Formats: sequence, structure tokens, C-alpha cells
Amino acid sequence: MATPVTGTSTGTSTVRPSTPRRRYARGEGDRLRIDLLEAAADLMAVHGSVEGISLRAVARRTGVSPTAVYRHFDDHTELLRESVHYCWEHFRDVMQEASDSSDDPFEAFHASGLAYVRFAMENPGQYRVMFSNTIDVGVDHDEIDAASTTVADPTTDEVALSAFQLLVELVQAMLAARGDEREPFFVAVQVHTWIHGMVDLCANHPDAPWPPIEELLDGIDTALDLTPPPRG
Amino acid sequence: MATPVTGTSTGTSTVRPSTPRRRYARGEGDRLRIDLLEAAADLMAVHGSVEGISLRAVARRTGVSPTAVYRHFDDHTELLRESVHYCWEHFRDVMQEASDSSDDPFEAFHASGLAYVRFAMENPGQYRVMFSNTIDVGVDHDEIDAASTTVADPTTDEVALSAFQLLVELVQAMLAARGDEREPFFVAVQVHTWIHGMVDLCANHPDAPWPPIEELLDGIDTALDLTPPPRG
DNA sequence: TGTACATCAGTGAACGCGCGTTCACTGATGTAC
DNA sequence: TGTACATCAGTGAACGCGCGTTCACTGATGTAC
Repeated sequence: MATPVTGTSTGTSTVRPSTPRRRYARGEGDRLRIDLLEAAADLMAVHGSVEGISLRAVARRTGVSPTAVYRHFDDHTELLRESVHYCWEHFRDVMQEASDSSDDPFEAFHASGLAYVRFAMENPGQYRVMFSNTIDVGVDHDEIDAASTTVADPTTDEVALSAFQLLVELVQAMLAARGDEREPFFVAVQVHTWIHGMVDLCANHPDAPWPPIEELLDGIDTALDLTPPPRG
Repeated sequence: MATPVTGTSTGTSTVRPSTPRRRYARGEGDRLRIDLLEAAADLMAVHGSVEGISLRAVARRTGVSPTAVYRHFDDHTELLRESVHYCWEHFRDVMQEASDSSDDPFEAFHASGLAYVRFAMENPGQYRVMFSNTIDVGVDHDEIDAASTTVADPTTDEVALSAFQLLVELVQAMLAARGDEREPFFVAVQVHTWIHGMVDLCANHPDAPWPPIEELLDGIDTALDLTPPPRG
């Protein structure tokens, strides 16, 4: 996901495609769509917001003319919306894998926490776009009366919800194993808000004197009583 | 802070200054500077990021020509940097007031939590710019090798740090009153990351089925053992 | 008390740039015959 | 096995727009005399 097809930056040139792109063969045209989505995801890392990502910059990074984008997306807005969706699918896959990594809910929970943090640290721009940046579609920014329709497309919401659902299920299993009667949804919200606050602040203020992230993660388990029950 | 001097939007016109601005009198020229900072802060509410705020939009909102901005700021970047600084001062004042509202650290802590949430809810754009948006100065977004100098000016960092220091002191007082030997800095980080995660996610995903924010806030006190000690 | 004028608070036209989008096009290639 | 051609994967020039910034300017007003 990180490196574009045409990558291999020489380190000196400011022009992106140092090796000119070879066009895709006849039936393979759809692969450009993926390349564009990955280029957009890469650009999120630089911008940290989706607003500043221009269609031309995505095309440039992919090594393609701006007009080529229109063969795969209706317009600039659709390109960005689909890019955010693409990031969410990647995130959901990562979390699914971590969640499935163990039958023990406490171990799976621990692995999920680490995977969450790792995703955010390795893809800070994507993380920020996904969680701290709603996508603005067709808002006149000088028109204060305009109804601000900052809505992601519904299928993206579904992916995001299914990722959160993984967490709810893990929490439910842990509470059951502990004989804890708290509401799993509420505790899952507590976990998610906390871990989000950690990675968001860490990512955006890297120079602040943070305690080790593992220590902060462990603090969540302890404070919220999500440690394995005493055996026997 | 919320309404510009020339405000009074009629609700129909898209042109901002419906009443043309009266220029400031002879020695009063510096007041325009404040007006511009407030206009920029207002625009953060619409954009949620500092990147998309143009110098011309700030001037337009203030009812002044773009050139007038240059009488008070060197360039676009300085305008934005000073605007972020202005927001931080506002935030610090709000938190200072809440922190001073009671001699009892538990009461002051509770008031601070509410003030924090209220600030974020009333000024979501400013909040996001302050906590989830580092300001990019002079970065070529297509040049991946460029050293990304995304640094706020040092005086803004000082203001931000002094606001966090208020929290550390409250936590210290609470731990002392409870005879709790945990490290105040670590616990303050726990408090801040958690509350930040709450307001950030709530603000950016208002349609998700959130539990009441007061309940989430109380959850922090309980989970982190920051409730008043039993009397006597 | 009257007036000339320096100063102050701005304005308006112009520039070059990157943007999203449209349009007519080009040239490689798999396939039908 | 050879070739005509429809299709596919793009390109390149052009448009109107808002942007940051520069430059020469204007007109109100407090003040020195």
C-alpha cells in the first residue's frame, strides 16, 4: 500500500514518476483504479487531511495524466470518497486479523490493541483522515447558512461499524469470562475513545514527552478491569 | 469570539459583509488584527483544518480587502500561525477559569472536564485545529523527501504546555488527598488522552450512537480512581 | 479658531500559479476473418 | 499464418476560477502652526 507502482524516487528530482509508467495491457485497465486509490492513501500521509489532496496530485503521483482519472471516477469528490473507503477496508482487515489471532479473548484483545496502535503509527495520515476528518462534499465554505453535508458514503460507515463490532465482541467475551455485568457496548466505547485519544495525540504531538505506548495500553486494561480473571 | 464585527447575516446573501465595514479611526488600526484572528478562528469551525483557510477568505469574512491583511501579518502562513496561537490562548483561559473555580481539587477537576468538553463542542473546528492538526509551513506536498517541518511556533507550544500543567496540578492534588502514590504526570496523560478521544470522536462522528457524555466523563473518574476519598 | 499636511487605514488592478473539468485526439493490441 | 479494425488505455491543449502576493494609489483625520 505504501509504495506507488512508479516509485523509486531518486532523491533529487521533484518530478514524481522518474521511471515513465507503462500503460496497462488491454483487459487490465481497472488496475489503474487501485493505483490511484493507493496514491491518494499515500498522499494522506503527507497532508493529514483529505481536503488538500488534489486530483492532479493523485494523477501525478500515479504517473498518469489528470484526465485518466476520469475513466475510473466521476469527479474529484468521488476519488476522495473512494480513497477513504479503501483505507477503511485496509483497517478493517488489519483488525480482523488481530481479532482472529487467538481464541482467548484477552490475548486477542491485547493483539488488537497493538495492531490498532501499529496501524495508526505506520499510517498516521490515513488514520487521521479516517477518524478525525469527515469528508466535506459540496460545501461553500463562505456560506455559513449552507447545510453542511459532511457525510461519508453509507458503505464506508458500514465498514467502520463492522470494525467497531469486532471490539464489542471481544469486550463481551472478556466480561463474560470475568463474570462482569457491565454493558459491553459502553465498555467498548470507553476502550475505543481512550485508545483513539492516545494514538491521535501521540501522532500529532510527537515531540511531547509521552510515556511508552505499551505502558499506556496496559493502563487501559488495568483501569477498565479487562485483565484475565485469576485462574481456578 | 464567534460573531465577526460586520456579521448580521441576512440568511439570503452569499456575500459576507452585508453591512459594509466602517474603517477604524486613526490610532485604532491594530483592532483589525484581532478581527482577522477571530474571522480565521470562525473559519476553522467550517473547515476543521487550518490548511483550507485562505487569506482571501479571512479578509472577505472580515469585510476587508486581501491587501489589508498584509498591514498586520507578513504573509498567509503567519496569519494562520497567529490564529492557532489565538485559539490556544482562548482555550488556556477557559481551562484556567475552570481550574480556579474551586479550592477542592475534585470539584475543580470535575469543572475542568465539563469546561473541556464544552469548549470542544462549542468550537469543534478550533479544537480540531489545535489538537489534531499540526500546522504545515512551507512543505512541498509532492516532494516526499522534503523534511516535513510541521512545527507550531514555540510560544504556542508554551501556552499548550501551561494548559496541560493545570491538569497535572489538579491530578497531583487529588492523588495526595487520596494517599495515592501513582505518578501525577502519567495519570494526567491518561486523563487527557481519554477525554481527547471522547470529544474528538464525538465531534467527528456525531451520528454514532454515543452514550451521554456526562456518563463517559464520570467513567473516567471511576476507572482512574479519581473520586473523592471516603470522608473522616 | 482656521488650515495645511503628514500620517494612517485602507483599496483596486494586476501577476503568475495550480486547480477541476471538458474536449477532441492517439496509438497500442487483442481478435475476427 | 497474415492482416484489418474495433476497442481500450490513455494524452494534451484549453477553459475559467480562486489563490497569494505586489504595486501604486486614495481618502479620511489628528495635529502643528
